[in-house]
Amino acid sequence: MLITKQGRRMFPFLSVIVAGLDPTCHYNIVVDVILADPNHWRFQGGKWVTCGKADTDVTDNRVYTHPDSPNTGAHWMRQEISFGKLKLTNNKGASSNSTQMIILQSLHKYQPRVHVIEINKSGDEDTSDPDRVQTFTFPETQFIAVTAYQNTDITQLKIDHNPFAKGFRDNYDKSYSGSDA
Amino acid sequence: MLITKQGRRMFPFLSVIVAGLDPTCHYNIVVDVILADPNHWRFQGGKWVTCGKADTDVTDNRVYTHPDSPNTGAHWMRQEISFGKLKLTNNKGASSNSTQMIILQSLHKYQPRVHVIEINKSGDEDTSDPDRVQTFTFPETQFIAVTAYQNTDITQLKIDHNPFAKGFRDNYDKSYSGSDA
DNA sequence: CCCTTTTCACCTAGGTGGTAAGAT
DNA sequence: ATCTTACCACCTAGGTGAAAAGGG
Repeated sequence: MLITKQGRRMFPFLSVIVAGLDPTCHYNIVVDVILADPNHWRFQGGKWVTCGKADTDVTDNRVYTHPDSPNTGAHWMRQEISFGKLKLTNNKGASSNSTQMIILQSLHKYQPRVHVIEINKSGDEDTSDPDRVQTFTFPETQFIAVTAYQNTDITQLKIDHNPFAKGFRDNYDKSYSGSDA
Repeated sequence: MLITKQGRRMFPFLSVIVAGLDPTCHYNIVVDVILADPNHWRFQGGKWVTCGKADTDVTDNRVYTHPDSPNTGAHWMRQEISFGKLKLTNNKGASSNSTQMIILQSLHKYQPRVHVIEINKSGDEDTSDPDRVQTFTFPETQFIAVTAYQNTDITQLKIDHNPFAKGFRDNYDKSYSGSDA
């Protein structure tokens, strides 16, 4: 996954379906991203290989709160919950920024997690009560953070499916927007 | 103010500064728009004149909740609170739409209001307790809703100040984006 | 040498008033 | 006749990977 100073959207983005909530209760749905393994990685000879230990000194662990939060169980269960605007960055100074971005380190492998947090009566998140937070981890969503693409298969997958990368598609017919349109 | 089926942003938009809130308390800040007078209006001979009674049968009174809501007093007092994305519509079927738009009737005069709503312990708005809702009305924000501009002074004011109308400005230099740029 | 940052052309997405056609 | 709607060119705003420049 590409990370930049200004923040880059995760793509493909996380999208989940939830069930079993209390329709009238209020919840926050948040995503965080944790280290998936203790290694530093590099791309060599067309493959990802480990290369020493991960930098574990930076354990920022920022969370991204879904923009619909807080909301009722009925709202969250009504349709898929997508995180299309979640941004990843390597800029540690982004903490001061009001827009929430998740801070990662390049060439480390990560595991996103989705948390469903029931909001208690006082309006705060009661994270001290384990019954009120449920955490879901999907191993298939793991990725390695990079500042420039290493694996051309990944690059092509993004170009093929991300609407903002349409201009890079091989079969894109530029004549529609061409000189004498 | 222009209203359309798909919704048109109010411009210039409402922007307020609040003080005196409890920094740790949670509040919603919402805007509604009420009839400013009991008349139907028309533009005739270069002036707005009354023309019969207002249609009072449609009292939809939708509210627009500021996207930062709910939030703490500290958040709301930190900077100006702007409603730049509030949309006006004449489409009564917009109720089904999930995006909240305020429904108005063309050729009626309106008065926007700003409400500061303290959220009670249960997380709901306690609108039954008058001490927890404060309403602010600024008479200078009154306007007449239209589906096409009648008063050219208003049109020119919008063109001069709305960034999205830049292309209609007399002094706009098209050579920058011209044929051989 | 390897990784990161900056800049760019090119795209998506959507907010403007003008204009002409449509509706009553 | 008067008001509303649909469509348009033109703009703002910002998300893409490529490529070149920067840094240790």
